[in-house]
Amino acid sequence: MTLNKSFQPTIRDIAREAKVSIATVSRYLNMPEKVRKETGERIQRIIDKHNYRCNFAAKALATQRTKTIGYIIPAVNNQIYSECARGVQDEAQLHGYQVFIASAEYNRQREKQMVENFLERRVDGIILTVSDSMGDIAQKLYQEKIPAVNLFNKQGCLPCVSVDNVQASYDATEYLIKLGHKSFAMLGVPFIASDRCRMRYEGFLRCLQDHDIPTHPQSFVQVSSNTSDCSEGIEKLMNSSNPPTAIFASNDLVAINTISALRRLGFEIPKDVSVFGFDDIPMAKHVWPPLTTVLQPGYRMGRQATSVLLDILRTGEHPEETIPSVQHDLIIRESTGVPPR
Amino acid sequence: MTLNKSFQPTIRDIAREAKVSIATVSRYLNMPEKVRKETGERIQRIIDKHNYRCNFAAKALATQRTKTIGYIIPAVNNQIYSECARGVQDEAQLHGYQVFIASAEYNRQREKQMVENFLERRVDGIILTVSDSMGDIAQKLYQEKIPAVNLFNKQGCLPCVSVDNVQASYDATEYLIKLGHKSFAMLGVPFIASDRCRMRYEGFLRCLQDHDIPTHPQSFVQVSSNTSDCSEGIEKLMNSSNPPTAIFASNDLVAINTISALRRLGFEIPKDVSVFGFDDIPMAKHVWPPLTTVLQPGYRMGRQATSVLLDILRTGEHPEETIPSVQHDLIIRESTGVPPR
DNA sequence: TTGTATGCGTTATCAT
DNA sequence: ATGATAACGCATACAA
Repeated sequence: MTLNKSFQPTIRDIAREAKVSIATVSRYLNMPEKVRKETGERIQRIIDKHNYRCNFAAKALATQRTKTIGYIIPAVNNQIYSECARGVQDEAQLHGYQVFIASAEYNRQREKQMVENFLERRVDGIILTVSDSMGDIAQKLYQEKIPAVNLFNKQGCLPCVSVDNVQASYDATEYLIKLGHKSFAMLGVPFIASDRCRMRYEGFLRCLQDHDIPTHPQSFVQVSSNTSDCSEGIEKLMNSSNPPTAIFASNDLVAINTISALRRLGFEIPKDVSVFGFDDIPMAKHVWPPLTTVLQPGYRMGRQATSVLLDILRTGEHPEETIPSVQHDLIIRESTGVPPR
Repeated sequence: MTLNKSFQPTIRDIAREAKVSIATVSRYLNMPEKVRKETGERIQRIIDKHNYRCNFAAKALATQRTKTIGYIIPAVNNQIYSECARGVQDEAQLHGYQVFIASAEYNRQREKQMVENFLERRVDGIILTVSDSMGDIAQKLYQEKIPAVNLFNKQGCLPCVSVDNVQASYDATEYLIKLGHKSFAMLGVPFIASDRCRMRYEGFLRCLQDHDIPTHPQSFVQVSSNTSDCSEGIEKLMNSSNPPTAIFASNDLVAINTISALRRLGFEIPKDVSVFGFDDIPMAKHVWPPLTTVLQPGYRMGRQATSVLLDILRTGEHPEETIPSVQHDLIIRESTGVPPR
């Protein structure tokens, strides 16, 4: 069957058939109370009959507003971001906004491209969770006065909703130290792909230093950001002269892959090696052993970031005060324990 | 800082400053070879200088095309759909299309609302993975001649990219039967929320009947579709007069939650109960025990569905022949085994 | 309460 | 190679 034309009636068609002007139809659509009840009913009948739908592009052009917000996430397949996306969607919808979700797959080029795309589409505001450690994107948006907020990590002058990444990592590391561990490693994605990872490494290092635990260059093992695969990295690490008894992973996905890799190499968790994650994605409690991790309340953070953005859209200005950090929590499960003696 | 105005230059501003007509600017933007090189360079300089960006709404209004496709998924937090979304995005981008992803969270009301929203936005085509067991949505799109394809399960007359859900479930069930199981149950979301689940139940039932295994009303246990939580359901099931030794779950998320619930109740997997999943999400191999499941190649399916849709957009007609089912596979891991004696 | 007319930022069809 | 101008579908200020 051919379907090339798909005729869509316009406001003009409706007006003609209802024997009113297009202004009246428009008025009925946007301020029904301003049109006589009887007239409105007549219009509505025609609308239903022809399945009329307002043309978004025309409306956006006329009103100069799209009622749309753009949301850039690092990866669709990481549950922490989908949790968050749910929050964003729910809060946005509550206020009549639509959300355009785009996944950059940890690629800085794509991030820029998607921001550019959002701007062409004239989204009313943008929520950003990007790598972009230099903060170019954030700065550009700020300069061009595009309403935007950061989520999960702050960049430049944008308002930001996130946990204190440094402190959270510090806390996690300290927990491992108190268990008696003396040899550590952190696994994470390249800093250039995730500034969150850099901050978490900072907290990790700072804590070790505060406890006079020597750090060495190999203490950070880089994994590929898109696959989270870390078999080779882990193998090299565990065969080194000073293999760690505790591993801090930059997020749960990395942690889960780390555990799998370790077990393939014959290590038992947590008897031989403890593994600490970050995020507390829904899946964390289902893997084996259940993952000890840092909780970030993704859904709530998504809602809050959206709420902050909508405030900016409403008031036309950035919030006066910086937003306090979101509360993080250590969720202790079974992937961590005392070190082997 | 206030940011209420954010002035965006138009094609007119560029034209004036470049001392050419807006037609020339437009031409340069869309068919650069049709404008003198020197003029083009001058225009480009002005564009860069002012950060000009084409107004999407205006362009869409003038061209009557949005270069956008809408994609409705049942839930963002299920990795099978995010895998798939990646495929859709990649294929779409390859051909200059953008993707609007919307998650309906297993809610029929929201599904309709999001389709309506897509239509207002005049997306060029729609990819649908919806519950809507009656197929209203699919039928409506078909009638209104909106280019659309189904993904994961067929509805109405739309072309569809999916595995053979009935056959795949049949195969999985048969595998369990051959292991020696005699008492079965299936866990799934309400049929009204997922037609895929209904089809999988059909394959499950048909296989049992073919092997003369009695089925009873309790053989289907319904779990809440949004949380996948099934503690109560499992508890009731295992305390019944004829507790199953094998459980077929309608998807991996349900399977993983089922396993957790069973273990909380003291059952060992697969020693006491075997659990079979559906999807083979990336997480399936990391849970404990690693999940036996039916593989659906999500990423490839996403690409294929998009490719089919783009073909329709290009040719203006639905494909002549029905698309052959995508190959499924049984991935045997450790959550299934012989029944206890 | 309703209608008329203008503008929103592009593309596209003519001219030149 | 470039310019003038009419759509595109809606909102809105102003008139009636």
